[in-house]
Amino acid sequence: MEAVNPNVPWDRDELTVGDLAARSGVSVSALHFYERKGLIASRRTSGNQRRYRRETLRRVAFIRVSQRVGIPLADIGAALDTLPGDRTPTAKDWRRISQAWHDDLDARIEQLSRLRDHLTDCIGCGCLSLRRCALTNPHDELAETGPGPRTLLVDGLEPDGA
Amino acid sequence: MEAVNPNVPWDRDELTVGDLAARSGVSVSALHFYERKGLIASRRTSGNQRRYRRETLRRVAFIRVSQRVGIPLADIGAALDTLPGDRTPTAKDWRRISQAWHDDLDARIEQLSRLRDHLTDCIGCGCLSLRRCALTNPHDELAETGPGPRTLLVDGLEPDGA
DNA sequence: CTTTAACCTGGACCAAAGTTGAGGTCAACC
DNA sequence: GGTTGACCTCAACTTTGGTCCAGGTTAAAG
Repeated sequence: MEAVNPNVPWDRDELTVGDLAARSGVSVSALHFYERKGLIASRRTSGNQRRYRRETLRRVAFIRVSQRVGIPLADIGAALDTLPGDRTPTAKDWRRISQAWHDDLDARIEQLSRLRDHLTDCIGCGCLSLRRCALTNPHDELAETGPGPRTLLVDGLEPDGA
Repeated sequence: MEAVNPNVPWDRDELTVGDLAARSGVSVSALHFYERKGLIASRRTSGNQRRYRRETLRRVAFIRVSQRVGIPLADIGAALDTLPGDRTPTAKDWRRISQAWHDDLDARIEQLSRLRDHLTDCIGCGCLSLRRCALTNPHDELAETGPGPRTLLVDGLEPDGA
């Protein structure tokens, strides 16, 4: 009862990339991609094939849930980096790092609610007087990253231009 | 008092691309981009320069607010296409097309709230038992577009795998 | 009439989050 | 021991929302 699967010499609690893909619902190419980005790690067999610890399944699940929440991969990776490297993460570890997402979600829900509530005032009324408009005030950091627009809505619009 | 600015022969309620950029807070390159995408339109002078109707200011403001809400440009364009082409859109027109964003925001706020409330159950507890997890159920359409992952979180994860 | 600022086009480039394909190897089954 | 399916790497391509640059033209002011 203590023997692992006798078909394989190396420790068989490991998963191939195909196994991990099947069990996590993430494509093989995405797993390769996550590995290149340092979000997951693997051992290599003598034949250069990847073998993942079962623990990786939980990491991948965390990645997907985090993406669902709207967190970019880079941030997810940073969070994963705070997990202990010397031991298998515990429930407490996962609770800690997911707490940040909870707070993030709170903030974004609040932001969207504000936006929704002012939408009627601003576009809804047809005036779009952005100088006075609540939507004008950049309360958020949504569009700060990347090569996007440098300015959000700034003033300069007429009280009733156009 | 009825004369327009005598310096210019053509109707001077028009804006140059620089005017529009300054007044909307959107860069010239972005305005060119919007025009290529059909979100805004311009007349050309004899010297091939763009001239925008003042009404365009309101369109651009609508575009920016919509992006703030999180709507992709293609959808914004589709909404703008429903505006009347034969007359200047009225307050009622703007109210109508912004109503869709309001509903969209409602839906997304609801979705994020669900996600937040289940986050603690799922990651927070450390189990990540995605087969039973509320996060597993694809209630949304967030990740349906583009060359992204074909599958969200699907079942196949162990009750307590890894 | 000249100068200068603003305009024009086209193409290259950025990031994110992967996918797709070519060309080649590995492993497991019969 | 051969076939088949899974695996490997590397590079190119995708989408969205733009920016930046080169090389050339226009418009307005002096």
